[in-house]
Amino acid sequence: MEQEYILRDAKSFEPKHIFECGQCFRWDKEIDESYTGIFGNNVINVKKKGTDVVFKGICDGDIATICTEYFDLNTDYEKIKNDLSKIDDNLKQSIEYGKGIRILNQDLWETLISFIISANNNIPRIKGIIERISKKYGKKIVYNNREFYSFPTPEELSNASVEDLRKLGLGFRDKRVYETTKIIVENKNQLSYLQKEQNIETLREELLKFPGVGPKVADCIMLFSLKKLEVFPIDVWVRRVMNDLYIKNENEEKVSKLEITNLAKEKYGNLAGIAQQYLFYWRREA
DNA sequence: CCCCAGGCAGTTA
DNA sequence: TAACTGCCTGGG
Repeated sequence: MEQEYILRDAKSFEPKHIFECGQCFRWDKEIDESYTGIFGNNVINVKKKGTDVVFKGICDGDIATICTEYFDLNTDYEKIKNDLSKIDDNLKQSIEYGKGIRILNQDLWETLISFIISANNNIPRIKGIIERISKKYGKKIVYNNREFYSFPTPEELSNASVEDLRKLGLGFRDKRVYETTKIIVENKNQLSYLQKEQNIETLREELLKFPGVGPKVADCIMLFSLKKLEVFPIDVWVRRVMNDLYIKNENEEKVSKLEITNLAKEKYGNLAGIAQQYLFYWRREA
């Protein structure tokens, strides 16, 4: 049964900014500039109409509740942007460019696997791999005569062998996804433990134990599915933008990760992760 | 054809 | 602990 929820006079909400700032892989643009995506067992279309946002789709519960949670609608991004804009003109500029960004509340398990797949990979290919995994191991949901596939549960994905994953195009990441899936399936409490743990260093340490999870992937998981807004994932684009704006080293590759981490912490404090999203989106798109 | 793309893991110095 | 290198694959 299709449901609809309209968010009136939405502040800080631009579908393009949200879905193309690098945090998620399962949202696709439609011809009318709206986006359709799947998370959990929900298939939703998001369309900006003037200052309103229209959410439509089939949901595993009440669409308003589900969207409020997933799109983090109770967080005041106007205030966050206002605070961050005061830090410096560089950040202010990037915020104006990506003013509609919001960090989604994504599922921990899906985020864990998705970002293992993201290693040394590009976005179109990451999306393709996740789509094929979901089609083969997830559940089919039909919406508007189109088929969508939920991201497989750990149990569902544990049906895949290393060879199966290789055939789906994971490349050398096949083993990592296989092993991590096995760990989760054999350790039922691991995900809920991670969700409860609030200490960043402890969390990072635990996440790094999964095959395929290094520093960058661990930070993405913490920021995108565990709401740790102070972590500052550093990939090539973030390194680039931080060097261009502040460090200005002629040889960008010489800039150490530690230097960037410290700089981000010093400048952006406990909102560094959100600042990272604005900077990343701005540097990639502009 | 070569090169790279939102890194990780294993090895060496 | 830092530096180095291989890794699947698809697109430019």
